[in-house]
Amino acid sequence: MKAGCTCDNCELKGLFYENINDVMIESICNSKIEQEFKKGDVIINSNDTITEFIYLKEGLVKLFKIAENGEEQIFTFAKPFDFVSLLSVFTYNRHNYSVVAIEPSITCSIQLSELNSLLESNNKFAISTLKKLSVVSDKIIQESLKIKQKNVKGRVAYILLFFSDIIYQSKYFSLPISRKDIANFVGVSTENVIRTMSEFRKEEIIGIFGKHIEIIDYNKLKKICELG
Amino acid sequence: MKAGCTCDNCELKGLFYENINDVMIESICNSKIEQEFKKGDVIINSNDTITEFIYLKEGLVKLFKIAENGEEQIFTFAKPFDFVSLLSVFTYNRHNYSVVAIEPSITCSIQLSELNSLLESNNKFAISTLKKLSVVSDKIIQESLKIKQKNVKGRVAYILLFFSDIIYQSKYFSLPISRKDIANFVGVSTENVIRTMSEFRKEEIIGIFGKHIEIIDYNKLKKICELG
DNA sequence: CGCGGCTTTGATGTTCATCAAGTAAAGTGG
DNA sequence: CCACTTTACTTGATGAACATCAAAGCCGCG
Repeated sequence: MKAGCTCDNCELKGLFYENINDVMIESICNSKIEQEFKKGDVIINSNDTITEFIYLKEGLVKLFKIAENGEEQIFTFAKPFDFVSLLSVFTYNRHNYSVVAIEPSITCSIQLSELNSLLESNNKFAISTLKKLSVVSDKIIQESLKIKQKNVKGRVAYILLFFSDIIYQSKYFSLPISRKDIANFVGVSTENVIRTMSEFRKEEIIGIFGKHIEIIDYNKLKKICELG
Repeated sequence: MKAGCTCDNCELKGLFYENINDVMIESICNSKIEQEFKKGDVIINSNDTITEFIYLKEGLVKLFKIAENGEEQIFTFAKPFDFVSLLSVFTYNRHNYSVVAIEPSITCSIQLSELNSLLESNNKFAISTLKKLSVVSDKIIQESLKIKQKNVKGRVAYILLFFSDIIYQSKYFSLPISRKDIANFVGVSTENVIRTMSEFRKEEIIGIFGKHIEIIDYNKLKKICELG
């Protein structure tokens, strides 16, 4: 193990690097750049020139495009070890969406040239990247279809369960995004997100303490999500 | 040029095969299977084991998933030279969506094993596949966001313009799908798709003759699509 | 030729966005 | 650190957009 190189401890090694040999890992390790972001910081700006390949080491981010009317359109969230720039690095030479931290985050990035030489010299790596991209895309499409078929209650229940089950794995958590962001993501007006959450509170399905949410009746919420 | 091998005339060569040398092309050429499908025929059944890589040589197909309630959810259409199985070949070993011909179609497919050996032996091919997948996924996500922000009129206008501009490149065309399919794709009730189309007819924006559609006032339809 | 699915129109009611108005919270500059 | 501004949150009232229900004609297919 080389001094100063923390890649050996990095969980990513097992995921992304499974097809890369030690020499390559060391090369990446020496050239990689870690960067910290505060909540709200912009990590990627849509239309920026792509110069590096970025993955999320810690934190939580939202990915969104800007509609013609200038409004954000969140299409997914990414958690640690998701490849934040995966969906755009292989398209053109500019990012086609923005990424903003919604929790304190740390990214790790390697130069695009390095990624390309990796891809060109290591087919297994290219294939595993192909698989990863495929799974990520499918998840986004699948999720958007799921949400599309639900009514407002179902959608709000869905996002609450998303944060509880997938992101925080806890029935008590702090919402990392505003009601407006939720509304935007699930395709509902802000007021109706709030109203629906208030209803859930009155029916003692959830507890609301500002940004802090407690899921009281998990099964009921799940049922609303599935039937809605 | 080998007798019986039609790949030399295939436009795909320039797209998909740009990074494959002649020896490989001949190998593919000899093992490829062309298949014809009538309108309505199932090309891929969701959950089927993936055994081959399929692209569309001629025709038009719809790609959809099945919701929990058993309803189709169309998420995109594919035209010639789109890679119909692209979104699922690299995920698991089963297709995660269905593909049905909505016009007489011809597919060309190569064995999955052949695709894999191509990917493993030719990095440039792998990288260009990566790019293709990336663009396809982005297009689907982008389109779903676009539709999501529109009202019923805008959505119906959108799908009409989609067929006119992108698929048929003609102001007069025959709708390849039912009103129900349109409704399903743009996320609106069937009745409201019909009603909206009738309105467009009354306002002399379009002409309706059963499945045959004529776009009379293109600019107005475009405006409805953009503003809606 | 008759059945089932597709299409069409009308009537009805519900869901949901929008408007309005007020409170709370969070950021900003002196 | 406080006044100030802005942004987020909340609730109620209203109406419009849209889904749903119903009924009838149409088309294609076995």
